[in-house]
Amino acid sequence: MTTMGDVARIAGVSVTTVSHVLNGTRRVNPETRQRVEAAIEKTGYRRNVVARALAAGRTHTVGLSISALTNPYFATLVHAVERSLSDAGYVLIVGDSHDTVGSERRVVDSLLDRKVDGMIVAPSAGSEHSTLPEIIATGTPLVLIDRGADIDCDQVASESVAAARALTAHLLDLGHRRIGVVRGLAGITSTTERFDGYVAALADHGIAVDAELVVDGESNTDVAEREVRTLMSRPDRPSALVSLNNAMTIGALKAVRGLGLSIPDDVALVCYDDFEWADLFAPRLTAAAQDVDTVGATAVKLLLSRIDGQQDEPQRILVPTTFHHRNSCGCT
Amino acid sequence: MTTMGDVARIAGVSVTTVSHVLNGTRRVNPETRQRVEAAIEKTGYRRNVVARALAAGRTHTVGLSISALTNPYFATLVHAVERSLSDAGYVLIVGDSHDTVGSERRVVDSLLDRKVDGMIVAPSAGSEHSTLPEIIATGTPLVLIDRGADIDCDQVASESVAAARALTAHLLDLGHRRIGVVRGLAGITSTTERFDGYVAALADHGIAVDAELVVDGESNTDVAEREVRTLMSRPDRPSALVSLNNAMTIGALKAVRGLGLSIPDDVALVCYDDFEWADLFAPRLTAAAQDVDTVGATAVKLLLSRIDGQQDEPQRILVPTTFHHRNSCGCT
DNA sequence: CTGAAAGCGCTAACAG
DNA sequence: CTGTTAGCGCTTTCAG
Repeated sequence: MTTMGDVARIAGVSVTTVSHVLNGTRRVNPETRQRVEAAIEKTGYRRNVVARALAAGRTHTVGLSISALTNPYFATLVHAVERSLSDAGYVLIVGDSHDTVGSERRVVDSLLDRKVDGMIVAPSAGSEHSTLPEIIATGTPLVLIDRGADIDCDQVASESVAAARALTAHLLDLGHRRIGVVRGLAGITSTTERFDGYVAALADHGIAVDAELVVDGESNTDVAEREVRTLMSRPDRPSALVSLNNAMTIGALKAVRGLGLSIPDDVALVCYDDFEWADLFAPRLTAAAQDVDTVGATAVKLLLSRIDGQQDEPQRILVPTTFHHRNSCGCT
Repeated sequence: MTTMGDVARIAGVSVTTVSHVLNGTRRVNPETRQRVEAAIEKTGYRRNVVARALAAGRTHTVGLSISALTNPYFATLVHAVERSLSDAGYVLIVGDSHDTVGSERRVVDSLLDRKVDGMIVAPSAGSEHSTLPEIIATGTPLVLIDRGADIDCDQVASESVAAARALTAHLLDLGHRRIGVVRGLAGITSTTERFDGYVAALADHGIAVDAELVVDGESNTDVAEREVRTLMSRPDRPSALVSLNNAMTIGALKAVRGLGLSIPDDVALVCYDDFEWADLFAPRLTAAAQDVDTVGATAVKLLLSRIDGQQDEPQRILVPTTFHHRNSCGCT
């Protein structure tokens, strides 16, 4: 493998000069530069980023701990993050935390060992007591994504409360009074905030939450299907449902269909999270869509400025969602 | 930041010993080991994987160049790869090639500079003349995934020909004779093989391919929608359609619906690639599902054994698909 | 069972 | 405008 030393020898200059032409870190005589470039060309030299990282103390690498790569929402998020990062000359290392502190800890440790310059994490339940402080202790810049945590660092997520509230309000406006809700995984802020939105909308209409109407779908398709099936099998079943994430929406849909019920005739449905093909489901889904690209790009922007030494107060950014009015809600 | 030297001093041993207890690379007196472990515990020492990689000449890192992170099929593939890799103590660096040689080259260069121990790539059209040889020239183990290339390295993909052939045959068995096909992005083997399967099925029934019935959807939803719309607007439109990838299926669905046509009454549809929610579309989609997890796990297995020095003939593995018989084909 | 020391390939003072 | 050189933190012979 050719090294900078080889290139230097061939070009008849010092490694310092080679380094500088490679990185553009100081002026070098055009003619000398030519020679160096020729030598690089000739040898097919490639810089060794590992050595560079060790010497410079920066890896130009960012770690991402995400909860479920298979969820299209997160996949899109990874895509957005990767894109912004690569535009800035960084590289992305991803790890899937499966939404458990155990796996999260493993991926975070691995990322930390790798000396990533910064870290983006979608914290799983309980990580503010374990992995998050650990990251902060190392001094590695950190930004939380999708969910928040009661910890001192930048955070970016969607405006969940408002979105869930609007979704629920729409159902109320349509006259529904017994509205079921499928709640996500316990312990993460996206779940609690979305639920808060639901509660707030009911409160706006002077309606108290009926515990019988809230089911825990654990942000999981199968669980949601089972729970919704139970809920919708009751004689006093709700006339409408709000599903609080995409995976659970699939479950709810399956449950309702399995029961031979029709949407929106037997039960109206609105959902948090949109699908690229939401239009093609029968019925077409009324949904609150997150602006994933903005969430991802914002997280990267915040992180990079921390990496560049920004020392301001941590920011908490909320990205607005979009209401897609289709017809699973019962409107035509 | 604490280094191995600090730990060594505190434990009263040499860095050599610390290194060996950390890596389990040679026997060390239990008592000495205790001291070292205590020192590590006390200092909160974390190994510096960058320095380790430089010294050892291995990064324990694998690069993946994928064509479209937002496509659920690829997202699942990334997930499968990440999982297998992390089980083996490796870390995954992902780059999105957007299915163009230009971007692919950028991500591959970056990965190579990073001295990844191996590389998994879903080659975009034309990469056998540019990025693939480049990778091979560096001696970095390489395995191709999802698509093949006429190049000497391990490759793993789905049994596309058989799958597309079965899909088309099903339509023929149902009596269809004018069968349209939506073909994917030109220049990648997954596209040509799937098309070959379509052609083969027709040939089995003594039917020649009618060029008027084949449209290029470029593996893209919008393009497919436009092309299918044109195709289905013809007076002599086909009575059935086979869509050769998931993104194009969405487009085809939109086009057909936009035209006010009904599936399967006005046109039958079968598709390559399944959706987790294929059941929920109206109509339910008859599809050939790829075994993504196996594809991913196999690619990783092949790669790791190359990294470990395996020198056999390159293998080309074809993973079987599953036929999901639902009702967009017209069966009940 | 343990240690000394020579790198791995590069960056960045510092010196000229 | 260019070069010398001391590390960056670790692995790994080689010697004991």
